[in-house]
Amino acid sequence: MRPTKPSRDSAAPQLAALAGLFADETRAACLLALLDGRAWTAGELARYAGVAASTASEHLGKLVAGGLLAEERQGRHRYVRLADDRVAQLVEDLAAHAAPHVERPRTLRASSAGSAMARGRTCYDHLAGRLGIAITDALTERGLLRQDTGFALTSAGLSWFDGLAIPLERTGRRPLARGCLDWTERRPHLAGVAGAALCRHALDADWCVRIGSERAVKVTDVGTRALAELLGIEAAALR
Amino acid sequence: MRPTKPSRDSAAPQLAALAGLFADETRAACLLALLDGRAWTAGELARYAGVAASTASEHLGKLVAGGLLAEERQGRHRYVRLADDRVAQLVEDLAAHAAPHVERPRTLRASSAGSAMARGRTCYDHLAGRLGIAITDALTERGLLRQDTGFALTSAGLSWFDGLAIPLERTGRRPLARGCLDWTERRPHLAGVAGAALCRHALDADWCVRIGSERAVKVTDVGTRALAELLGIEAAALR
DNA sequence: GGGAACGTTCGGCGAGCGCCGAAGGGTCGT
DNA sequence: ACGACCCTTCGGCGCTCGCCGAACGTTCCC
Repeated sequence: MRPTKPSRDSAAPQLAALAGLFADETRAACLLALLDGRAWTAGELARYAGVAASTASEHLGKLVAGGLLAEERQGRHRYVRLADDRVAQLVEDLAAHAAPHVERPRTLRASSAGSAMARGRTCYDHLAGRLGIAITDALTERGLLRQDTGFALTSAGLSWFDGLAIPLERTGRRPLARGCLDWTERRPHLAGVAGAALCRHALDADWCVRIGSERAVKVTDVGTRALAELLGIEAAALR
Repeated sequence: MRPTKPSRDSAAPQLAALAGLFADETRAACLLALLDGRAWTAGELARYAGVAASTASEHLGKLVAGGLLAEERQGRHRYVRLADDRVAQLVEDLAAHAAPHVERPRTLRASSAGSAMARGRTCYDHLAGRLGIAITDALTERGLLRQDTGFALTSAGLSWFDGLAIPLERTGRRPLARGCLDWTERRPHLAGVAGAALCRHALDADWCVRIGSERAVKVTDVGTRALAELLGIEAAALR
């Protein structure tokens, strides 16, 4: 503790404590990994972050105690995931601010290597990458989404979701639509309740499938046709 | 450094470094103080945070190097302020997430003591507190602002600003309207370009004036009349 | 029931960092 | 020109915290 303890705005210690949870490289790596919206076991995160299991266990304990992660014990496994979408947004905001450098693709080979993530991926519970941008742009062009004064679904947009039988559950305070800054595209894509619902529908209807164990997704032939018919998205925009 | 250096998502170190800037109690106190949107001298912040001048100097050096603060040297003074509105939003987001406890007023006396900030204050460059909430609610009730699908000005809202000769400069990527979570009210108030413009107009037109050296503001008689005429806000809502 | 796998707790080590006071440089007022 | 004021740099102190390996509890599989 500090020797002299001045009376001060009581928010500072709490803010510092919260930020401290993000301020470790290993914990940051875990939080970024968990941005895929799925639950990871403690061991998976330990291997991913490159630390001993005991170290990861301590880190996860702090993150859970701090309310950033939710845990679920199943047998000998400890599954953790981001506590809620507010935490996910916080991680995104910090990460977006921390990476202000737009790395231009060095060569065609380099840009295509490891670009499965750039083509399409999940971002917590919605779609990102060129896929997410293409959908966001198409929704906007067709008058279903407004971006000029902040992200907002139009009434036509609400009807569009309704026509596809995609339910938009207005639960709690989560906004129906919001912009989420895309790392690779440096532009906002659709997030919020509508973004999550659309992502879930896309996975349920096999418009896209997950690749490997990461959060990259691949658009299927079915998905290509559906996106073209419903939103006029050309296949070239997804490549 | 870590002995074993695994190849890892390169975003984690940057995220951890950024969060580390917030993860100190003294630096957090400085950032929160600077949320008033004004420039403070190094000495003022040192006294406010209760640390030696040399300590504060080192902290400010880190915050400036990290891009969170902008500095301006005038004679023997070093003025610092938040680098831009994106930083302000990051501080707000973290602070809002760090203070999830709704402190109920213990007694009437306790709730009125120190409630100048709760009545009205600036939040970086827009208005907050009951004043900010009252304005946000009034704009919404009159159909000038939509909150149902995210914060967005309506066309009537654009006309309203135009009628008052309040310019809304669409500079850069800053959204025209966005919600900013209010600490004391636990509800979002108007921020973004429109929030900043309205706050500036309110101060220019003497609708409200700053109290003391903090960021609290007081609504003047002129302001009370203006808010009643223009937005139908009753004086009782500001008390 | 025995062994393997997963996770946690504990002790201890080392590095990093926040803090201060002293010393010094630059700027302003008289 | 001199002192007062603001800020910065430096050395040093002490605490915190991330890391590991070893030992242990629990769960699952054969």
